[in-house]
Amino acid sequence: MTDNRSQLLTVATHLFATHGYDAVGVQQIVEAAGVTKPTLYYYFESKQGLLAAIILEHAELLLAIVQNAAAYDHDITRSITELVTAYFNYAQQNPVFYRMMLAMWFSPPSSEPHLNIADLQHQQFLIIESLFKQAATDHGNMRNRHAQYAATLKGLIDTYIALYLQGLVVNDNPELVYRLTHQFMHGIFS
Amino acid sequence: MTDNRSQLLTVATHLFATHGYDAVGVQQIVEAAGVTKPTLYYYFESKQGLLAAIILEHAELLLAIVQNAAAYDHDITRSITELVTAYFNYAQQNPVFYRMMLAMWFSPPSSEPHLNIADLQHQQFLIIESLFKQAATDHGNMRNRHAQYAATLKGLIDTYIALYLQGLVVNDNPELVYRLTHQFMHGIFS
DNA sequence: ACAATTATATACCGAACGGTATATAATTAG
DNA sequence: CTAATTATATACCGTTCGGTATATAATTGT
Repeated sequence: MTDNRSQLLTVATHLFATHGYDAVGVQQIVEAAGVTKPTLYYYFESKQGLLAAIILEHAELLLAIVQNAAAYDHDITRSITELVTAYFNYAQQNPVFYRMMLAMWFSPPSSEPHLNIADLQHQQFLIIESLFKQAATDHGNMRNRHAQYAATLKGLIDTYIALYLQGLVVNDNPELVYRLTHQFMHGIFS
Repeated sequence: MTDNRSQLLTVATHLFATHGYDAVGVQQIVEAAGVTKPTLYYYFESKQGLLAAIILEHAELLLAIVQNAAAYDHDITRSITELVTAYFNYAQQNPVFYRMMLAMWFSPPSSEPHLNIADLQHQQFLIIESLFKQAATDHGNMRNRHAQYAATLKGLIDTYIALYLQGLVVNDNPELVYRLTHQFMHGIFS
């Protein structure tokens, strides 16, 4: 779609990812989108509403992908491999949004960008944590460390994706997934 | 020191780390510091100059610590352990600055915060890379991967520090260092 | 066809932005 | 003790900020 609403979403995502939410003005967005300010406010009510709409637009797909990949089938290594693969594929297909998401997540805790992305991050965390909770029934030594494992794995994934998005790590996808997965497993079981 | 210059540096660091560089106004800074605007401009010339001064103030010590910890003594595991320990200690002692540094580093590449922190990050990278260059003389399989190893290790360290600063990972320092180090080494030699 | 609704533009608002011209205290040097 | 320098404040600058009152096109339902 190239209607004005979609155009605003696309353009704003790119600008936020490139320059940061605070650094981009509403005027700049509407000019880049070829519309005027009232059009933006007609669809999104506020600058923050536009940001929320961007996030909402991507959240459903991302969470569905993560949810699906994090299904536990009594093979934790396999599950983690699938999860990592899913994240890498998603980041590869949505590099602009993922970059924006990362920047917002690492923004200061009480900043507007961070507060807007916090919920989506938390939902991902819950899904990953649930994977480790299920796995703990097969691996006693993992018990009561769900939160730490989920946070660490998500952190590792985001670290590698950030390196990839910065071009500091090559994109031989399967090998990278293998390395990250086994690196993480080794961190748990050693 | 509690002179106005130091007061401005301290207050601004805290505000930038808490709310983000762009979201904090000059007026807000001087009010929190108990001075007026011309005082800020007298010492730092601009808002960006204030940011540069904050970074410069911390850069010397941080780089000295990293440089010292990254000395290679033909025991790569030991070197990495020391490096990781040094980073963890520094982050523990300068949590506000480290949080600000991370947020700026993860800001969009062409944003003002990112451009201001890029040099300090690059200097850290060079030091760590140099460690791996030296180690490559003892470990042939590491050759020509200095940059990737340095980027990955720095990314891992920052990930764990971010988790620690967010309270998502407990602070049993020595165990965390051991886990991260061996996790990273396993990623290399497997 | 025409009324209602949806979508877009012109022109503007007060407030906050980063930054400064100018004056005056406080300190230091001779 | 005074002259120069350093440090701080009052009051203001032009610009940009996010946001809106109002009017008018375009579309839709009947």
